[in-house]
Amino acid sequence: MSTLLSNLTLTIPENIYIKDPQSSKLGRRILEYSIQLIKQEGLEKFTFKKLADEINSNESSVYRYFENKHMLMLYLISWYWGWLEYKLVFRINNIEDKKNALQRAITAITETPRKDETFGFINEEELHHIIVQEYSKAFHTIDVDEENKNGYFVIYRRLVERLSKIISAYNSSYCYPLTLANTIVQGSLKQNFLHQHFKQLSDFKESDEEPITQFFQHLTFKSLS
Amino acid sequence: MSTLLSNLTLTIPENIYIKDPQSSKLGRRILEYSIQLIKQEGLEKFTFKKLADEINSNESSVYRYFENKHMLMLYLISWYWGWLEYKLVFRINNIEDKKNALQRAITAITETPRKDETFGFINEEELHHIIVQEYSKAFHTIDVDEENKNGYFVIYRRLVERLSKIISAYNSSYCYPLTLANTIVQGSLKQNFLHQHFKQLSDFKESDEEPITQFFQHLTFKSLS
DNA sequence: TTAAAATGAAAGTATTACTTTTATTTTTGT
DNA sequence: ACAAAAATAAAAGTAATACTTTCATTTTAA
Repeated sequence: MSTLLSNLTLTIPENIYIKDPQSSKLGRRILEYSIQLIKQEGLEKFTFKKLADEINSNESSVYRYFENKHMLMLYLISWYWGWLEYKLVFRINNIEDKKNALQRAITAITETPRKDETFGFINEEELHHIIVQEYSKAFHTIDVDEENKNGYFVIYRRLVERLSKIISAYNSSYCYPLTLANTIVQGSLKQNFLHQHFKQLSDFKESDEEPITQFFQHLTFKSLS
Repeated sequence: MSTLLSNLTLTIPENIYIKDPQSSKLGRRILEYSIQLIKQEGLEKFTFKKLADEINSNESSVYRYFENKHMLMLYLISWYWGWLEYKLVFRINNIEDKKNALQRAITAITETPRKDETFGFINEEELHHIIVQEYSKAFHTIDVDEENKNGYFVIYRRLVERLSKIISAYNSSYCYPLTLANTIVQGSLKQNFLHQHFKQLSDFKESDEEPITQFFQHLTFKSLS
């Protein structure tokens, strides 16, 4: 997968950034190392100053790409949803059987990313890690409604709509395709978090393979039966 | 319900606060008005300075109750889970039928709080609102593991464990009682948020009554069938 | 090769998230 | 009712953050 994808770039809504970080070397370093640093420090303790020091650049240069760290986070989140959307489309391409397509869709969205899935210069495994930890902070702001109007969440919306259509294709009489799609996408992130930090509240054993995927497969197909 | 409950106080883990806010008039004002202010300003723009001004008190006095706004938020969140736990226990008390008990449990947890459910001086409707908007910020910190060790999330854990036992009582062969319980508790908050801010991604009509409860009833009973 | 664009260095500002000190008020025990 | 203790208020101080600005230097592209 990696060789094929290394020539592709995901399109991120333009108003999220000031200058396209994919268009320059410095921009790409900002993306690459921001993921590392956010993972290390957590979003609240992450600053553009620290990032600039890390990449031997300057605070003011980072500010020429993103208005602030919230916008950078929205960029990374959009990238993540875009990547999931790509995986989803790629995996169900040419699959006629609706049940099989839905199974593959759920797997694409809920599985744990592997090291070798690198799409360009982004480390998807690390990105998944920071999305699990931090994504809801970027969603749950006082300005969601305005930011939604600005189109900052279009990729997320497209992903959920796509998944809901696959659900409806399998069972057209189901009343909650969008709600279930949201539950799968966001719920799998939440379960990742719980599995990492609240082991007491997990049903999974160490030996289970992709238990979160299994749970959402079971949940979905039971709901649609 | 309100008259009965006005004599009860919820017990919040001691190390969350410096001085028990339920023990003094100022403390109770801090709780009451912090909910209002967080709702109005959002958690990031909420400060102890603003809160102190609002209640005609002083910044330094607020700091004698809580170490910082994160701890205050953990207090409010614990209160919310404690209140849900209380509702849950109260509603299924004396109900023998396992299916009926589970139905009631899901309703207690996922329904929209009403104005008249006031437990003491806390406005539960407003509290629910800020929990929907802000709760994940208090969970998703770099220090979760330590805070979990400190017992800051015991009430949440107790709530989820209780619900998972009700699930298992109804169907003892189900493999994911804890995962499903987490999905119901946290998923219903997420769906509230989506319903408020991402109408495009909602299946519900304005005329639907408690659609989120209906969704989780359907999801749960299908999963357990 | 020269003008334009991008980047870097350094200093500046307003706000935040506290802390400290000291004064005043309230509560409590006798 | 009164003294001692506890709680609260006022005010000033500090370190860090989240930027912004200005100007110098480097890189890139016609």
